[in-house]
Order: sequence, then C-alpha cells, then structure tokens
Amino acid sequence: MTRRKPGREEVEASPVVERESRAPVEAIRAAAFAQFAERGYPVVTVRDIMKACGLTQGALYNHFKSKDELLHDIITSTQSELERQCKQAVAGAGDDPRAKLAAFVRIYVMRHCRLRVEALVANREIGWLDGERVADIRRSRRAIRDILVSIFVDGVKRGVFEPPQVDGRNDLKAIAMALLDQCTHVSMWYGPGGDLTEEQMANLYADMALRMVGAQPFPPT
Amino acid sequence: MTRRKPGREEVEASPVVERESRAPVEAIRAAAFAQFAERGYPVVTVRDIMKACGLTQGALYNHFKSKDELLHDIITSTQSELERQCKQAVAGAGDDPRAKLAAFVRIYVMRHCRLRVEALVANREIGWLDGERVADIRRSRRAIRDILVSIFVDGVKRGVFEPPQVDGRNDLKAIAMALLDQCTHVSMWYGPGGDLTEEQMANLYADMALRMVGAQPFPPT
DNA sequence: GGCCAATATGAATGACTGTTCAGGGGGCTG
DNA sequence: CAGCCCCCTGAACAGTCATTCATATTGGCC
Repeated sequence: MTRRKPGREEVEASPVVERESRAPVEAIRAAAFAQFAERGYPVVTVRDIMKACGLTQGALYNHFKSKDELLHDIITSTQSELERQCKQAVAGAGDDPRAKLAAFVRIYVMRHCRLRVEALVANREIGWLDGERVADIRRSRRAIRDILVSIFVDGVKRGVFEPPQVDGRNDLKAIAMALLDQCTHVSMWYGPGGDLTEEQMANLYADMALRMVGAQPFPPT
Repeated sequence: MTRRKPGREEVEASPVVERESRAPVEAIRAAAFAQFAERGYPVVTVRDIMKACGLTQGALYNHFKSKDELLHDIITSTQSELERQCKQAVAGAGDDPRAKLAAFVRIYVMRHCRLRVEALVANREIGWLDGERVADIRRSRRAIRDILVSIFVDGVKRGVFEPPQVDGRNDLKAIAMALLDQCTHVSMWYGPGGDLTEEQMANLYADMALRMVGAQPFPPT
C-alpha cells in the first residue's frame, strides 16, 4: 500500500486544467490550498499540485524554492491577513470592551466560515514547517490571543466583564484559548448548506463569547 | 529533501529500547501513539515505530494486518472509551440538566488534559483511515454530540437553560459543536506545568459551559 | 527577423516507503 | 529428546518521493 489518503482513487480524475489564465504563481497557490486541505501536506505531491494547474513538476521550482516554502508562503499569508483583520475590527469597534469582543468574534468566525480551506490548512498543516517558520506563525497566534486578553483585562477593570474564576483568581489566558479554539474550529464542520448562515454563526458565537466572560447587559440607551 | 517532519534530526537519537517488558502489542500501541502524535501518521514509518520498541519492521505484521489497521486500532479504542466515560458521567449525575452538563464537561476536559497524546492522535489523524473506519469514528462523535444536545433540550424544556438564539430560534446542535470544539482542543495546548491543574481546567470549562447555555443559578438549598 | 530573458519540460538521481516471505530461533508440551 | 507453535529477522519487491538540470519553448522588444 502506498501512502495516499483514502477515499479518492485517482488524484482528481485529471481535470487537466489547461494552463490557468491567472498568473501561474497564483494558480499554484490556489491548487496547493485545495489539495493540502483535502488530503494533507505530506501526501500531496509536487506532481499533484502542478498537474492541477496544467503544468509539470519541474515548473514549481521557477516560483518557489521548495514544497516547504510553498506551504510556508500560503500559511503565513493567511495568518497575517487574519491578524490584520482582527486588529482592524477591534480598533473600529469603539471603546466598550463588549463591543470590541463582539466585533472580534464576529470577524473571526465569519472569516473561518468563509475561508474554510485556508483556515484548515493554516491550522492543520503548520506542524510541517521548520522551526523558524513555525515560530513566526505561533507568534502571530499569540498576538491574536493577546488582543483578546487585553479586551478581557479592560472589561474586568471597568466592571463590565465578570469571567469565571478558578479558586478565586482569573485566568484570562485560558479563557481566551477556549474562545479561540471554539471559533477556529468552525472551519472544520461549518458548511454553507447547513442550518445557519455565516452571519448567523457570527452572531451566535459573539453571543456565546459575551456570556462566557459574564458581560453585563448593555445599558438601555 | 525527504518527507520528514522537521525539528528532530534523527528519529529519536535511537533510545533503542531493548525489547520492552510489556506484551509487544502494547509496546507497539504506545510507541505508535507517541510517534503519531509527535510527527504525524503519514511520515512515521513502520520502521520508526518498531525501532522504538526494539523490534524490526517485519514484526509489526505479527500483531497488526497493516499500518492502517494499527492506526484504526488505537483511534477506535480511545474514541469508544471516551464515549463510554461521557455516558457514564452523565448517567451518574442525577436529574438536573445543569449537573449533567457540568459532569459531562468535567470528565471530557479532564480526560483531554490527561490523555493529550491519545486525544491528539484521535482528532488529528482520523483522516487517514479508510471510508468505513472513519464512518465509525464519526458516528461515535455524533453520539457524543447528541448527548449534549439532549441535555440542552431537556434544560430548555425545564426552563433552566436559556441558550443564545439566532433570529429567535435555538440551534442547539451548533452550540454543542462549539462547546465540544472548545473542550477537545484543550489537548493541543494544555500542559501540566502551566497555571492550572487538570481539576481547575475542568471546573473552569464547566463554568463556561453553563454560562454559554444561560443556565439559571442553582437554587439555594 | 533576431535576440533575450523568463519559463516549461521530462528524464535522471538517490533516497525512502509498506508489505511479503524464506529462514531461524526459543520455549513450551508430550 | 522431538515436535510444535509463536514470534522475530532482514533481504527483497515494486513502488513512491522532492529536487536538479540540460534542453526546449515561449512572448516581448528592438
């Protein structure tokens, strides 16, 4: 038995995309996302990716130094875009920590519903990067977590959040991790054909987040 | 470059375990868990696993039909034990939905803190199983989710839960998924050296779960 | 038309893979 | 002691892989 993810006998029944119109770099990126998401980095071969763009193996190396670098490229680009969007959403949400938290969760969940493939690759295949590259990603993740922690700290200080305590003390980092795990893994099961729209998912998750940290109801205007 | 997860130059600096004392089947299972968790199923070779038990490749096939079957074996055993423990915890928690939910989350989180390696493999490597085997696992996962959903339904009916709504309707399945994602992925970042003990994690997560579904405070005795 | 740089090809390289199997023990029971 | 069964070994098999490179082929510009 050869190492190939089951469930798909031949790689793709060869749609043999006849030389995509996009710039080849973009075509390669897109094909890599799709294939990595579906079958996993280590079993997707360079030949698979290039065939999906209508090229042959060797051509990859005109655009990327290696298969590793291709993975790093697509992961870092989605990760940094995620970080950017989160910061932007929080910055544009006004002063109230409740509004900031809701804005964060809304954008985060919406993105993870919409860009499931990208999120899935970035979260599942990160382990194949070498030490230095993986450290970059983890730093960005920590930065995102710390955005949440700051919102929590602020909310607690102002008395609008009353998060659950462990033995009388707050552990806001653990709560932030719990919230992020919850929101991130939406990309593993959400499908646009399901019961909820992306918008509804975002609202539901924002609501749950506010409950988790014991947010006081917004004052009647 | 060969396909090997980075960060560890040689497989293990060859501890060359000199013929484990346990039954070989158990030694193989344990070695497989450890290696799959650390480096991922497709890049861990049969030779790696067997070397870690002080045996050679061929000996695997005296105990398992294939590398696939080995993975299936270790995943299904942990999955069914998880399902069993969840059911048991809920059954032994009395009648109040709040107590049931808390008991479920406590056992689930505690297990995912304690058996991180097993949980990680069962959750990350499931995709390598063939269609039939993977269906089994998913059925068990759905069963676990439905335990939660039943608790929610009961709690809503009795008026002790007031879960967040989307456009005026409950979607208890989505809430159950969110809760499970949160609790499952504790195994990805929790470490016993951190700020919280397993017990404290369990309490914190149970608290958050009750908040998420809008549980009414327990009546003063 | 002539030229050049960018890009694609596909064979070749050297390595690794899961699995099989003929050949050996080791330690029981009779 | 023989006979037996269980288990292990290590070579062999038929395939896979990422990467390199000499050889085309392009498309734009003078």
